Amino acid sequence: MLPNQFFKMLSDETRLRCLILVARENSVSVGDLSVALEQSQPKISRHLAILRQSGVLLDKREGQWVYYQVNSELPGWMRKVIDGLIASNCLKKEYQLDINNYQSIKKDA
Amino acid sequence: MLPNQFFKMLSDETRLRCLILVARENSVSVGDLSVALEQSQPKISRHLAILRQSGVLLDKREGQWVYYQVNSELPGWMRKVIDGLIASNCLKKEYQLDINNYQSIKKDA
DNA sequence: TCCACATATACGAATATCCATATATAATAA
DNA sequence: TTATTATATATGGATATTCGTATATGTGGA
Repeated sequence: MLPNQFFKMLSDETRLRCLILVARENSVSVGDLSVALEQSQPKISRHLAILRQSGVLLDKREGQWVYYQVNSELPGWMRKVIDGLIASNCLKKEYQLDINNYQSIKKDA
Repeated sequence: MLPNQFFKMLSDETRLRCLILVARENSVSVGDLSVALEQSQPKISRHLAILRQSGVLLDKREGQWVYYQVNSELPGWMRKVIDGLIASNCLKKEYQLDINNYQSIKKDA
């Protein structure tokens, strides 16, 4: 994938929030993403499909649930972009709410 | 600027090539970019305007020429993305032709 | 002043993106 | 089989992006 195509993946807010939450939590289901980001299921599913078709995310079905994770075989420069976002202190607050929402789902369960 | 907005800047091939050439060569005029990337002057100028309006690039007029450079006050996570692209070995070839074109312009002059 | 060069912007058309809504598919349980 | 839950996809409309072309603006020299 060309760099500009990769960046197009990250240019949509919902897609980027999905990717970051998945990258931080390792493996997340469609439904949990939908609840954590407070977005409709079809919307989340469509954006996950784009990330999956581009090879950035991988999916794994377990029963009725489908879990997404970051493809561990991404080129180094892509991983660096993703890891850089997660490591950045000044971006922590941008995505912290999603993490909090997700973890309170998991705590309740 | 939000991360997804920054990535939208980088999602267009021409814009990304402009940014990388400017980042690598420090300061480049509109005309030189137009020749090096083999794209029309209005097209280059429009994309530079988008990068300038977003604060990623700064412009400096010198006579009839306008030189663009990377804003040195970008947040760390943005600089890391740009530097990561430039440092990546597996991306070198993607942008090497633009560099070669640019340097042969400068050599002739 | 008038002209040439460098750069910027305006306009319209083609294309792409995103969304809400409705519906389809898959798995599970009764 | 039927019902329920989880996920995926199709449709159509609103909006955004990109481009080529034409034109405007800015600068310097004759």
